[in-house]
Amino acid sequence: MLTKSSTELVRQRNSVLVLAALRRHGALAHTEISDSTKLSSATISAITADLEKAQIIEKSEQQATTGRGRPRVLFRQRRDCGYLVVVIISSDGVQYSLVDYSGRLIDRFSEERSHDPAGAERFVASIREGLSRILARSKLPQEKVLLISISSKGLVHPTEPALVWSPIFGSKQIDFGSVLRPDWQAKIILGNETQLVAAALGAHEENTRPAEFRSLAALSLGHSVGLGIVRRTGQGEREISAPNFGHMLHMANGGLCRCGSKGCIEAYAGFYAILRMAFEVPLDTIPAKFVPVAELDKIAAQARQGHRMSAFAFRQAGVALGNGLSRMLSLTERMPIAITGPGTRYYDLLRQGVEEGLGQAHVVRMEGMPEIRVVPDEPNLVFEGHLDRALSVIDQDIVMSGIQGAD
Amino acid sequence: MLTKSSTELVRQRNSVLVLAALRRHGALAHTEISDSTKLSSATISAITADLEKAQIIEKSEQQATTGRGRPRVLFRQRRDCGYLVVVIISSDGVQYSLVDYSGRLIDRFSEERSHDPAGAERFVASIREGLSRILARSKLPQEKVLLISISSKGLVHPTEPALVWSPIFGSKQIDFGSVLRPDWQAKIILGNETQLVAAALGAHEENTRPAEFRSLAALSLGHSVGLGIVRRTGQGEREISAPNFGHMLHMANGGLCRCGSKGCIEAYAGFYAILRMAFEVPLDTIPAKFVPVAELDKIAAQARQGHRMSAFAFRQAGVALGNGLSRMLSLTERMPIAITGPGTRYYDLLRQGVEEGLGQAHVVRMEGMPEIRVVPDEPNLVFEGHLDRALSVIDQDIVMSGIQGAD
DNA sequence: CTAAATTTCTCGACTGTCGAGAAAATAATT
DNA sequence: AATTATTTTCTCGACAGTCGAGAAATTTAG
Repeated sequence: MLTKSSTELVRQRNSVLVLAALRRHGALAHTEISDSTKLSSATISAITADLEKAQIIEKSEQQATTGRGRPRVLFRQRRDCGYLVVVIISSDGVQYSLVDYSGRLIDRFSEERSHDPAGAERFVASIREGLSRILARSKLPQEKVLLISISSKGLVHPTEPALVWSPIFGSKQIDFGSVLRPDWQAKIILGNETQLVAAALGAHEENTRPAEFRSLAALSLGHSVGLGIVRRTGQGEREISAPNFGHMLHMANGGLCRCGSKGCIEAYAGFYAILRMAFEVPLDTIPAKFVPVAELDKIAAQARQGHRMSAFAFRQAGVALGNGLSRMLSLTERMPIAITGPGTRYYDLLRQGVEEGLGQAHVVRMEGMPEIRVVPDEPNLVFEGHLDRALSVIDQDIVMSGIQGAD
Repeated sequence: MLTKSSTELVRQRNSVLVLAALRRHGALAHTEISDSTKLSSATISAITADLEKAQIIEKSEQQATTGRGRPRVLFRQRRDCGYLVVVIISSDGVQYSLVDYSGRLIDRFSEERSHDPAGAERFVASIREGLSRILARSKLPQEKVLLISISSKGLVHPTEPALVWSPIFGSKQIDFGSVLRPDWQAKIILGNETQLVAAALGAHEENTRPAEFRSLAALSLGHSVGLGIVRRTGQGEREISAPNFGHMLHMANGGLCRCGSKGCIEAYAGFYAILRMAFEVPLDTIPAKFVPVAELDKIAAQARQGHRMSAFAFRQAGVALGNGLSRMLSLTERMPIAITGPGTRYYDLLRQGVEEGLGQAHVVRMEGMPEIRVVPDEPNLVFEGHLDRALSVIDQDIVMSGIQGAD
């Protein structure tokens, strides 16, 4: 059921457009905003006047006097308009970042994380503390924090900020919304880590070649395996999703996975699975909780020196990934695949298997191999993805909430 | 990149809303449209006046005098506003239907279809003839046909009306757009058959329980295996997609499929595959082009009487379907699955395998079995799906093209 | 024949976008 | 120093659209 349109909605959408242009290009002059959004100069005047009165944007002081004519006056976001807290949960710690409305990092610290799988309550308590701490350090009033953007590996709920399944806590559901809402009036959003990598790569694609970009998948290789998909919708927005790729069935009755099921992709392509295969441990062995990267580096070195079983382990992992990707491509459309995460350092060993696994599917035989890029610096992409998503949510919310001028 | 909004766009969207209400509920009075769309009475007056002037809707003559007060005047679509041709390509023939703007069937006939796989050119020629014929029979001027909506099994191009892969013609691409555009000024759209089944079921769901409906998958079982997915987008529209499910990889290096690849789902769950398995023919045997349903009925009867290999063949087919569905669910979200097509008559034999196949995946163990419904009357659903999709496309196009009053 | 009820239509207020041109502010030129 | 060209920003009136309120229309009930 579509919902009705009104003139006020038009203003909202166009205001978001103006804010998005400012996000993409930095400080812009009146005429530049007009060019970028295709809105008329008069409309830009009206919208910027509103946004300025509401203290969301401000006129920039320094006007780089360019040639003759009346000098431009640049608009930019007011940094103090609101703040964003980014919480990145990784396997060995939690990183808290405070970011202002313009996207500038203000404060950041990390905390160790206990690996006690039973400590879900303690874990969320530590997150609450971490959030209080970053707020206290900033000396900002709490209501200035407009959004808390959390990411983790695992399966996130499609609508609520809740972790449905995670590598550490399993099916013990963690609902950040209900935990944080008593303390915080900020909106809380949760994203899968690889989903945010996809968001960042998608934003980048759309900036560099806006005409071509349709969709893209990010595949993160590490202790666990994650997939994020970003695609452009009919309305021109980017939609990101985080399938349960690591635990998609690779092979019925296959190797035992950390999740308790058999035959998941991760049970062949996760770090622990490669280790298990290389050491010829039976596939129904309960997997190691955690594998030091050094361990895997050693196996990789052996594989590169011709050790059969080590090379085979990587190859099998590649096949599992390739098969899984082929299934993803069967269900969606042809799209480039960006491989990221610590596992990229073994991509030389995985590649052949990936291509073999992809090549076994009808789609790939028909449409050809998808473009595969290796993009190693995952942590940066995760943070960029947070910013991309969170700041546009903030822009939306600010505009939706109705713009009132301050006295 | 989002595009700017304007007041004219508001009118367009709201006009579409009015036409959609008329589609859903039939002839409606001024006040009823207002209730249904939440638009104010004044706006309804303005929009209906425009649409009436443009000869798209008309005031209905018969006013069912209900109680006292000024009698209602009902609006309805003008049947002669435009026409739609529905072309349903099935394995044994092509059905042509002429439908008026209100969705009423005016004329219909079917033609036999040659099974010559080399005859792609002859086939498209026969479609051109069929279209000419249905137009000639109607004695309508050609420009009154606003849309030609074609459906087939196989893989359709995401944006163009072109068949990328089909069971009969394989990878020989058939571009209906380039073939028909010289003759017809009508817009041409192509849909996968199961995609349209999903569209019809989705429309039905949204009519019966509009609040709950999020997404739904239709699985069509027959000589080939098709999947259609319908889901509601953020804007409240329904989006339909047709993945290449039948040729998604079920098992690496598995049975030989009609498509030439190995291990496709269809190579286990297509009719020919069940036959092959039941007769213990080697799995690398080149599959039969066509299996009479009577043949499969015989095997089903044997299976029901306890014949081991026949029962096993159906079970294996079920497992392939279940595994595939579990993979689909891993990549999307939990959704009900409607099973349709001639294969539904064997669902008693398939069920156990389907559930076994589904149960092997982590998603299903975590979220539970998806709801599975058996919906046998596929042909009706396909036609309904055509109407649902095509008429709303026509409504869109009419409104977009700018509404001018007739002299 | 009048009053009540119900629906449709119309008017003025409001919000929004747009094009054109005025106003502002600087650099180049005389 | 004054003038002119140039460029940008701002403002005004026209136009498109929605909405609420109430007028007009038209039927039934009493």
